[in-house]
Amino acid sequence: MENEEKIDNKKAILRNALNLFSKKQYEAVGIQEVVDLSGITKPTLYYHFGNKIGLFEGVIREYGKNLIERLSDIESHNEDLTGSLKRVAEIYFDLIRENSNFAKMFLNFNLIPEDSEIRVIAFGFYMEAFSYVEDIFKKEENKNGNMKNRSKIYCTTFMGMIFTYMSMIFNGFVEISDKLIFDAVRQFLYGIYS
Amino acid sequence: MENEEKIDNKKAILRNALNLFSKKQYEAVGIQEVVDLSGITKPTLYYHFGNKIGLFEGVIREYGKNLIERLSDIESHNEDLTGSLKRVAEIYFDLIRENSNFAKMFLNFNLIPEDSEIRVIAFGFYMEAFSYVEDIFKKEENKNGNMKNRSKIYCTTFMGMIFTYMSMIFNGFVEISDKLIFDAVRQFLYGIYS
DNA sequence: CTTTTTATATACCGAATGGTATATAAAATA
DNA sequence: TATTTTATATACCATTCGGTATATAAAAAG
Repeated sequence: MENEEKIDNKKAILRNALNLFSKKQYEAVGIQEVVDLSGITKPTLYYHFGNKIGLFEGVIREYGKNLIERLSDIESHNEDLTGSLKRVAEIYFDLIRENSNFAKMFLNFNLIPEDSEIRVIAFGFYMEAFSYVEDIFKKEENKNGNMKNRSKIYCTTFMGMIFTYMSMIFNGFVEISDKLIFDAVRQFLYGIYS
Repeated sequence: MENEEKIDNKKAILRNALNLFSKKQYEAVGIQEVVDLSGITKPTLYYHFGNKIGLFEGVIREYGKNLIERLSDIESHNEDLTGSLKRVAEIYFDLIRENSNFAKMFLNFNLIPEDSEIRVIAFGFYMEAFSYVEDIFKKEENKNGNMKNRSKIYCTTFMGMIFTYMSMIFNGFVEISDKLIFDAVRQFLYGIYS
């Protein structure tokens, strides 16, 4: 049981930190808050994570694994552009269902101020997730001449649209559904193919 | 000259506060930083703005006026949907050119955490700006049957796309041009009319 | 059984935080 | 000219910040 307790402490810290990081900006989250919620003391947190940035890094590692795995898996399915983009939309909408706190946190990553301590880590993770979607467009470049060198801008536009839909879901404007995914991808593809 | 100096102090505080608020999150900006940059002391700032929230409010009032005025002016031109939306895009892209710091700050407003002190103020301003665009879609509802009750979702999608383009501009992915405005609006309208 | 490693708490650190009591000097008002 | 208002600074407040030196207790390794 002692072993369980130790693991639980670390997991509890990660869970409460995610909860706070999803509700406030990084700088507004106090270490004391995290340890109070977790029922431990500061040295325990610093033992496990070193410093505040390490805690943030730990949260991303713990809860971001799944997203990266799913995104990196799209390529192997070898679907067409429409199919792959639908899968991307599905993965992000699933993320809201399965871990809405991490989804909220992630949604903030592309707007983290340039001189924030966590900019490199957060933006790094964001760009990694971004890169798998960019790969989808790059693959299409080879097939479709008039998309040449527009992977980045198409990818950003598409992800921007997905993030807009995610915001709408969080604000209660729409509900997640297969139709929503279909609409999102269709709306985007009409825009670029016309 | 003394009178000028007094006015300058207040203006200097606003300018430096905007600069910091555009580069960091609200909680990460220290009052001391603002006063140091402005070459004054804390009581002077507190004399003019009361508290930190008051300073934030002052910045929005000072630099947000222009945006609201322009947006509220669209209605009076009585253009069609395409024309009005182009004007919205134009206003936001102009904002980047004329006051990129405020544009950056504004871009963060829709993602401000729920329990942030400034949530009400920032979100209030955001929704005011939002409402003028929503009005454009509401007017269209009366003319176009299949848009019924979709003003909010269309407006959010359109603004999400505009914000995505703004992010791209800040990230150096694209440059502002008339073509960009045209593309943005066209891409959106293809999506909803098809 | 002893030693080392792991995981925890008590009690503290200096620095920075937002904010203010008080004094003062200049300007506007009477 | 005397008084009030406006705008400023010095010097301080309690609190919180991220982080740590030290002690300790349990578990693992030798």
